[in-house]
Amino acid sequence: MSPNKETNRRRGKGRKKIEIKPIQNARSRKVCFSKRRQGLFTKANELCILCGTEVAILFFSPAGKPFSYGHPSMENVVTRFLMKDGAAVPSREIPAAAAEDHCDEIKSNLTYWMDCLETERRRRSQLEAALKDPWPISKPFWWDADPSSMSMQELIEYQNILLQQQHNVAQAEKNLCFPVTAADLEMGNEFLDVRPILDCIPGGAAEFGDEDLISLLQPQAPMPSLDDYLCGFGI
Amino acid sequence: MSPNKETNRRRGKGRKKIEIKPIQNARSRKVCFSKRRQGLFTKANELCILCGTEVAILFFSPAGKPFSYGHPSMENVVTRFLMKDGAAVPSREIPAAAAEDHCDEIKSNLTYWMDCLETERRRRSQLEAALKDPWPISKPFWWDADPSSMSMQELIEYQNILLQQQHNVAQAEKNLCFPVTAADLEMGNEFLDVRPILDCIPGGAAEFGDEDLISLLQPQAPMPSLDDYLCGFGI
DNA sequence: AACTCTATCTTTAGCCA
DNA sequence: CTGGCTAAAGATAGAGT
Repeated sequence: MSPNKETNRRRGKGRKKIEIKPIQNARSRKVCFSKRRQGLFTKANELCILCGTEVAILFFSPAGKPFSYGHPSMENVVTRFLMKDGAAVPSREIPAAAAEDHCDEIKSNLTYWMDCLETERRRRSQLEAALKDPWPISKPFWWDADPSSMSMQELIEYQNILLQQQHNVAQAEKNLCFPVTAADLEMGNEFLDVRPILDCIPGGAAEFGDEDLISLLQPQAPMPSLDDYLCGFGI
Repeated sequence: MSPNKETNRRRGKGRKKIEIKPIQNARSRKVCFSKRRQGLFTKANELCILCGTEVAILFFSPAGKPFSYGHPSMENVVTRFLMKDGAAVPSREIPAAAAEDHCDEIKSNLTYWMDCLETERRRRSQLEAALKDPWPISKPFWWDADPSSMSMQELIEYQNILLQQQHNVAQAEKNLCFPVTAADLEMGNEFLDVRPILDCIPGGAAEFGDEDLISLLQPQAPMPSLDDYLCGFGI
């Protein structure tokens, strides 16, 4: 009840400083673990790439689930590390069970990479959807470009694109059943009367009640003034 | 000597963004390694304390020097990792060569997943670049939408968007130093004379030779005809 | 459990001693 | 290599989806 829109506007209050001490709240602890696990992997990965370091990280979640990261492989690093003690390992002495476990260990090394992959795939499909969106009105658009900060070449290209765009707009409008007319503009109409448009639609307005029409008559975006509309075209 | 107080006041220019790629400069790499090693340990320690996680980190510096962090102890974590049935594995029996053979298949799986990841990442950056392109003139755009197949509500919204778009075009053009004039259009000019634009730019055309100008005069996109240009506006 | 959003808090690149 | 400094980049707490 009473869905407050203001509440929806200002949600988080920003990061707070925390003491480094055991988190008591179970839910908070899990969320923190999730975020920091990701952060730790990321840091390790960056260290690998930046400095050509061989890194292995192993840990268990509070719930006992194993996680690992290894570059070039966890096993490589661990082995190299343990060999340093001089305890070279005769392979014959490895019990079959241990070898199987080892396989499991390497499998768990997959967790990091498969996490990454899953994230990438999710993001990719989002991006693809965004690109296919026929009305990407919410996306940053080229008209947001700031001509005053353009190089000369960009300025010229921008002029050309503007003309092309105006052309496209004109074409699109010509395709409408009921295009905006000069009369509409001169009347300063702030919204279009949809009834003539309704007539263009198979089935007509039969299925729309008055309330529907009223709500549909509200423009979704602020309309430009007639002045603004004509002023820029140099006509 | 020459103790410059200004120099002393503003020494660094702040952190700069870097690409995550191998650092070529040896000194920079070492410094980076030092700092990030510390950071990685700190993060691991915080994770331990905050979430009660058992963590082990092993790695080698680019120079081959080994580093490790372990809580409650490195060996504890590694051992726990290497055993599944609860049987403690003495460190000298850590699987090495033999286990490697048994796990080749799994490893190649890892390679497969990492390949997938790389592919996804490449595709993602392409998509992101496409989305960020300020002038995505080559992308499928909302004006490609087909009004004849729209619902009534979509049609109305589309009309509004068209008007908004025309408004945006006009605004953008007004901001240009040298907007397209009606004279340009009536002359059927296929490209703009950039020299007046050049005059608007600080420094003027001094740095551009004739050849530069000629190449700049070529429009990047086909221009609409005057008819097309005026026809759709209902004016 | 993962993702979003925002306001912080934290890390660290580049310089220097 | 360690440590200081500054300011920007990056990580993330807290709350909502």
